[in-house]
Amino acid sequence: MEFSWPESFPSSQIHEAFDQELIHYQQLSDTLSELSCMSQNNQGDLATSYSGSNHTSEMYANACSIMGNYNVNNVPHIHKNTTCSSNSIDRLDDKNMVKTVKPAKKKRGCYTRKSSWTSSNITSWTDDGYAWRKYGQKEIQNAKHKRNYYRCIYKFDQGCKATKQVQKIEDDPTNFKITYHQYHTCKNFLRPRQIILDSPDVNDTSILLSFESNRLIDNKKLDHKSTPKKEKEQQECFSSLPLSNNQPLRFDYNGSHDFTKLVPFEPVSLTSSGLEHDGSIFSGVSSPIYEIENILETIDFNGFPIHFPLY
DNA sequence: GACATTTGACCTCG
DNA sequence: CGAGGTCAAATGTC
Repeated sequence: MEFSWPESFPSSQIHEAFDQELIHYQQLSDTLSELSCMSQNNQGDLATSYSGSNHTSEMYANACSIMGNYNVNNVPHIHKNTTCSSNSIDRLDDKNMVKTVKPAKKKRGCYTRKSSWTSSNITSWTDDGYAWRKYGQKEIQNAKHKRNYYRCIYKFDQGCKATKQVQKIEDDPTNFKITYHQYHTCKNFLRPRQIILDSPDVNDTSILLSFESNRLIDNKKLDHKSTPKKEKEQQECFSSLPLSNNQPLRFDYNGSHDFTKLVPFEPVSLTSSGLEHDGSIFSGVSSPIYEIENILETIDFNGFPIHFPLY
């Protein structure tokens, strides 16, 4: 089932915001393209040459977000070949997706450790549109709270490798760190993301179209010595952005090489795979506005813009 | 009974 | 060898 915007969102506003974002991205991409040529000539680093690239990243991510949130077929200006996330890729592949054979049971504990990159999107920490099954919980050193491990429930049905880790942030009990590994290859979505508007003004689309950073970017933290391996991981990282077909993305760069997000604790309606909070089960209704306004993310875009598809 | 969660065991990697 | 990640039997829930 495809996600559709709620009727309360005027399509004209969505179009307008989308167009503006893409125009901004286009402008920055052009600049970036020029600088890229300069960079090649000078053997310089793109990030060094153009400190605003992270803004481009943000623009691009936001545009992609909207794309992911909006039926691309309804947006005539979109370059449909644009690959911004695995979400779009997955959807393109959906038709050709063949049910994967359930893998033979391995010997207990036999597994290969995953690469360290992660990806994230903005979600309620329990409800991101996918069905997760908890498969483990671990005490983490120097962490007050246990880390919970979840995998896609279609892991065996469809061989979906998506997993996520949820850990409460000790010094900020209202925030959770959610780290995604791999991306969904399953074609089953729990349900479209519900958007609940708390704002009395239903025409206010700011919750979905806000492109402001949550924090200032510190260029001093830029690591200009990105290794090819790091670049590859980051490229994979981006190409594997999950999939929330209806959740906005917001990215902040803070110079670290983590690709994680912090989400505030917000009581949500729980499915059978609900989480515990200090041993207590919470129930209630999620508030996307609250989530988005309080979201904190750290994403490393170092060396990332060169992978952007340029128009 | 089917499915989800818990939890100790086991494995890999640094 | 310890930390972190996963497995799978046991247990819980509907």
